[in-house]
Amino acid sequence: MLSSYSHAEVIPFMKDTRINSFDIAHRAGVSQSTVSRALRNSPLVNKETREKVQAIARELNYTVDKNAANLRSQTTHTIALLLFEDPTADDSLINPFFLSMLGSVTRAAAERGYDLLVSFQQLDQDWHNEYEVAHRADGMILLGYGDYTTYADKLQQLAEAKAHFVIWGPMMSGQPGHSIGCDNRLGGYEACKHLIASGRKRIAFIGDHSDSAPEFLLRYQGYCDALREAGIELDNNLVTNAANLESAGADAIKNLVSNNEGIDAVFTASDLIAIGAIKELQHQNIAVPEQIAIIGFDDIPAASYMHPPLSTVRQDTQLAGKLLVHKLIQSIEGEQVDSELIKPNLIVRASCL
Amino acid sequence: MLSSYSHAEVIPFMKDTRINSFDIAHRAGVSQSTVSRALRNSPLVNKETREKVQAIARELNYTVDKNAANLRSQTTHTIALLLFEDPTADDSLINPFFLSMLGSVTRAAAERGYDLLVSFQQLDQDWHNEYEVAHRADGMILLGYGDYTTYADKLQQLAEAKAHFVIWGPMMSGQPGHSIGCDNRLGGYEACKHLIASGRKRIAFIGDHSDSAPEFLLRYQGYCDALREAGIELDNNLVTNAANLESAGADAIKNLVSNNEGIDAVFTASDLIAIGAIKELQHQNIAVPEQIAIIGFDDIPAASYMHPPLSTVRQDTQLAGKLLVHKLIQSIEGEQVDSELIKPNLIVRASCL
DNA sequence: AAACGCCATGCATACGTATTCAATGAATAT
DNA sequence: ATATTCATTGAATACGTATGCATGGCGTTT
Repeated sequence: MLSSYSHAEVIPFMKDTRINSFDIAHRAGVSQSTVSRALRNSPLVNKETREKVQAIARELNYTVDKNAANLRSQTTHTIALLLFEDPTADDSLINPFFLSMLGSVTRAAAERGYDLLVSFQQLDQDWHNEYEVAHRADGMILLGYGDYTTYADKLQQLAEAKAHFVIWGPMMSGQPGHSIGCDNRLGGYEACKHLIASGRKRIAFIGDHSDSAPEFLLRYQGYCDALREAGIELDNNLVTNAANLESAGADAIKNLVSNNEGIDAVFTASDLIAIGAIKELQHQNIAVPEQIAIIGFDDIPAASYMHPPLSTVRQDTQLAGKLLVHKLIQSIEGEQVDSELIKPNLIVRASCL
Repeated sequence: MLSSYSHAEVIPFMKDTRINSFDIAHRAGVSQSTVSRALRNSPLVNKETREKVQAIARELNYTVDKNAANLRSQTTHTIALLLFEDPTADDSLINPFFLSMLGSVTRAAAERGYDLLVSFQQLDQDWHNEYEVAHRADGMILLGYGDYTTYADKLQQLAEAKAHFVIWGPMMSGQPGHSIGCDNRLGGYEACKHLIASGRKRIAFIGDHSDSAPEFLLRYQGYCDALREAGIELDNNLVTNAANLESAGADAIKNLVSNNEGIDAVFTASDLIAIGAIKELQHQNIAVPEQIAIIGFDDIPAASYMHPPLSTVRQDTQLAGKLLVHKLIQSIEGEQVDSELIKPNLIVRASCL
């Protein structure tokens, strides 16, 4: 390559283009190769030379060109965070839980020296091609919600293409790839167990406990575990399906209390549902938690602002973000990666006292 | 360059490397140049040829290598979103308002065909070098909060380096660069005007109205405007400084009501402050809105979940995100860019009825 | 028929770096 | 003194694309 300085007569201060490694090399009296190595702290180059080169680079405010470096090394040092929205949500809003996750992923990536590319995605796109093959990113974090069955084959494709990716969500048996997820069943169990321990007897469940919502289904199963353990028989009349919406929660609790006697607690599959339920109960002048105690799931910011503040099961998004990033990088670096479940924490607030 | 196919005898199905534009060229019976042009939909290449090339590329699942393309064209088609956190906030949390903004910026960037790089930043870093010079991004969106004076000289540096950037926040006179911001003064004016129109007479203000918090100062000035217009004299006893925290709001209202008689409304510089104030008032058994009406600012998600739901001034983050992205791209493309103020919307909820 | 212009394409090159390979000198072993 | 290793460096090259320039063919004008 012809550097600016391989034409001997180019005058330095006339340069109008970007400073490159040849310029540094010239200033340092070494070759471009040495500059490249020195800046990456390679032990191949003598310590003194290394420091001299680094000093000059700093002085000239030189920064390695990412595109060139990436092209040459066939890597990107970038992670793509692909978000899939809950299709039922308002187009203009992002699920608050995702946002919290996004924050922690951003931090974790930065700590590991990776750039983070954020994008909303549709299911019909070819992520592997668009990101990895196109050399935009070395790997992907998939942050979806709910109905994983709709993209099971998508994951299969990714795995076959040897894509590097990590999924946030429940681990499904036979699902390709690696997941990091909250132990939803344990969370449901602990919430329900707490309600039982505080003396509640007739505990309802609101949420989508069908196969198409594995996360919610697991929370439901945890609820069942706790009841069984306490010797309380499961009453199917107290179990109501509901979408992950405030309004669905309100409708569900309305039906529950009008069709059943003596309900004294509710465990809901999400905070959104719980909030809807609380509002409806207050509307009906049923006291929360005195008459009916409520525990939600997720610990979205609004939970603590509710009146009464909503007890809930918190997913540790800090840890989740870290794990997602670390495991993805492991996978990119060719190491063996295992899926992992994160322990949830029950946050007791006024809604279940 | 030596393509795989310039060595005549390489057998196609033995290739193990990435498919490149030479491969497509070979398959299409054209040159690599034509492939490059065809894929970018250049009118220079005949329509039939173009479609043929595109079809083959699609069939072979070929994607242009972003690094190579970027290196050659000296561009990135990427925008960096740099977040500066409120230093008073818990390290693990992100300001919910930022998150909403992040969502809309992400969308807007995608619509314009730009990738989005997200990062938290410290003030002591050289963003221009790290992002633009390093060819990670073509420009930056700065999303800060509050104390802009601390980085005024930073902006000056950026401007001198001819960096491309757009700032979210108040327009300060003499400030370099372009800002998109909410018309904070108008928002404060409308909030206060609404309180007056509903018959409130003694209206307090809580928030940092010092020079170091220009956004809040402007909201305060709007409050003053409305009072003046209504012929109500400004009572400095009703104006209290407070940081942008729930606890500060609680402390402030406590002092206000214990030191003053007959306060019947409060306009706060942010929702967080308002929420703290409401909680404190309820704690003191002062009815909101019957005895004291409250209006906040920002419309964070929790505002609508409060009890009573909090009236507030909403900043249109959808529009803001779009404008930030559009203006930044304009600037990148060398066009003239003007700063712009966004009209806020008063959201009337139960807290000020 | 000659001259000209336009359309479509190909050739050659440069973007800026990381890395392989070879070369140098010094130090050590024989 | 010669052979061998080691430490350090430089020369050359490839990563995959976009684009300036040159070319060839064809239609239009004079």
